[in-house]
Amino acid sequence: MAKQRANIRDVAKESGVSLTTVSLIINKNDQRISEPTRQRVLDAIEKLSYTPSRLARGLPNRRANTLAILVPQLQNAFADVYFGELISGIYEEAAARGFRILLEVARRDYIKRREYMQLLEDCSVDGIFFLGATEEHKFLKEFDGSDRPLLVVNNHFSQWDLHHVVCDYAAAGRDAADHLIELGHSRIAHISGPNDVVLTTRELTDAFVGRLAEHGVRLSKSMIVGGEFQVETAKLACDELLERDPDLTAIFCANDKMALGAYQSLRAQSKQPGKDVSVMGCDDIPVAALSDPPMTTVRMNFFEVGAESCRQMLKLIDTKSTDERIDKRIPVELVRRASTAPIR
Amino acid sequence: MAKQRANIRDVAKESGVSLTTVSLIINKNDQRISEPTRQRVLDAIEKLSYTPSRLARGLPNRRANTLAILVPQLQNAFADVYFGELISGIYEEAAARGFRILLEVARRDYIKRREYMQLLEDCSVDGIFFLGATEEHKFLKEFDGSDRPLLVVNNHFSQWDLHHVVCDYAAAGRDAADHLIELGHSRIAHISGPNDVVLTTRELTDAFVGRLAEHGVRLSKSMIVGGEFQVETAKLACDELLERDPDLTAIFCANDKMALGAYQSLRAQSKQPGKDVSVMGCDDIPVAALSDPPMTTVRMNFFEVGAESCRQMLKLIDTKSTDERIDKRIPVELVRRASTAPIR
DNA sequence: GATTTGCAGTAAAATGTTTTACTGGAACGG
DNA sequence: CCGTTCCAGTAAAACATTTTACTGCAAATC
Repeated sequence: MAKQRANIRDVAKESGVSLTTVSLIINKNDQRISEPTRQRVLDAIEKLSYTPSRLARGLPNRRANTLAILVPQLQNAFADVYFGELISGIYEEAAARGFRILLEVARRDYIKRREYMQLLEDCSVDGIFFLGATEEHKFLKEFDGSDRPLLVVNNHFSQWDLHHVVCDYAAAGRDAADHLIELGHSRIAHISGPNDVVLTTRELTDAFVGRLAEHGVRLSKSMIVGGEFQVETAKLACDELLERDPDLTAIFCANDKMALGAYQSLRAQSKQPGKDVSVMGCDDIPVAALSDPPMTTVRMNFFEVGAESCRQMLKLIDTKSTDERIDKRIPVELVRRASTAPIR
Repeated sequence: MAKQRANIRDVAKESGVSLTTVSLIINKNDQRISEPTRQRVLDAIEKLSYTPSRLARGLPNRRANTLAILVPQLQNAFADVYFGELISGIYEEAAARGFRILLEVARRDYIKRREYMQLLEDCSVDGIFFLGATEEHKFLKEFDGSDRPLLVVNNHFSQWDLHHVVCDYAAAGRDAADHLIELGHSRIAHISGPNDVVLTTRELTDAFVGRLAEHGVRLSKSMIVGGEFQVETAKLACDELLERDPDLTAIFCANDKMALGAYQSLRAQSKQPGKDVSVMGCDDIPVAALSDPPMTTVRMNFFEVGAESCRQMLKLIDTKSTDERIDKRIPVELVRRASTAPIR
């Protein structure tokens, strides 16, 4: 019985060249190899069905060619299209560059034992994406100003200076305000996200309220009720808003799920969403287009957020630049459907 | 400026012993090191804050200490508690044994290019879990009878002989039948899963129908309608069943989501689920307990399926045994709630 | 007293790459 | 004809570990 796996040495022997030559050919980036030699080596690789070992490859330059995705808690996290899209975007871009994706779950004791540091220290990983970060994740301050390649995906922080890529939530808030104003609304309400711990949704609210004010429409604090990004809590929030102002004509929700909750609440009071009260969502998740009525919303390209995060991460790793701080905003887009209408 | 990272050589020098000694201490499994030496080395490790490199560690024995989870398509897959639980279970067990988890998405071209093989061949990974496998994934036949550590999680196949861990779907079918019989039902219907491509749900149906027959209740083919494991298709299926037999008294659905669809269908016809018609689900996902009425169902411990899958995988890797085939069934449990009642 | 056993370690080979610095020869300019 | 440049590669060091076979020494056994 011969050896199990062919290695670079076998290829070199088979094709009568040195290890270096084979290595240079595998890594494409060198012009000095002549075409005939190159072909001979390629044939040998084919013949021995040789595949370079990732382990051995990473060793000399301490690169694992692997990135980690850190998610806060698997159970909830994975039951969400949002995370699916972000991960998908990261994955696609990483795969195209030959990087693998490691999955890590930041449970309480994981954080307490600082195991995320382990990832970087033992060379398992060249960089970490953090998804679903909130201001409750205090451990992130460890990375504040650090050159460690940690990148926060679709959130950022005022108190810590971390690499991040986010959707342009401020633009989304402005777009929503412009749209409702254009339709003639002035009795407007807003169901917000968890504004206390997530900066992006705070920006959304601020931009929305600010833009309305620019148009001369004042949104009182009492017409802003916080939700938890879930259908049920949004339904309750909407009930409350309708009690406070039975004659309101438009509601802007911080995500599509919550807009669905608003639909339910309105229907329970025999009001037709899209006719009696205009409802806007945010995100444009797949069900938004399929809902009844089809939902007007602001499209956030989460796949693109993931993909751009990965591109920035790879740039960070390639350049090893320690001074630059990534701070990227992905554009959003208003999607007009049937859940909003001109005021009657 | 000194070196960046301490390596095992630094530790050896610092504590005045050989590399071997340090290595033996790190890997705990050797008794021949005396306590004083051991303590000295441990102190040095602490002092230099040394962490062994995973890359270098894997090299000598060609072990990556990493496992891959292959999922069919991210977008759908991740929007599901089911996958979340399975992954969670795998992760927990893997982490406890110091294994990392790699995430891979089996898109069309990924399969076409046989990239899953790459994973094993380039030593990225010591084994692969496949989640959400169906009989449409023909490429799995490549692993038929193979000693390659591929393990199918919560499904199996009649035509290919692959390692697998599954919930005991036959027992679930029997439990459901027993329960409905015990309540006195005889006009029974069944909304099945995609029986054409998934063996486990076929087993569920067969066991359910078989057990009813043992009790003298015959379920005609027309009272079994296939669903796609989704709320909407199940609603339609239930509409159809009610049309075929307006007087049926019980419906068993192949998962909880579809039982929710049945609730909707019944309500649309002014029938109360749990009163006029008993409805049973399967899985016991979190919403089952919270639904109205709380759902009687068969609990499938998906977390445990994941965890057991991982234990079996690690055993497979440790023993390198090539002849043994893993074929494990995780027990299920009937959960009585308010969606089923004795016949009136 | 010679041999065996056990203890506490060590030396060196092996794992599979990348990368840096070098080499021998041909062509070319002055 | 001499020095330079280019071409097409090569030798050897470096990366950080594990593992196998060994070593010197003391105590125990025959």
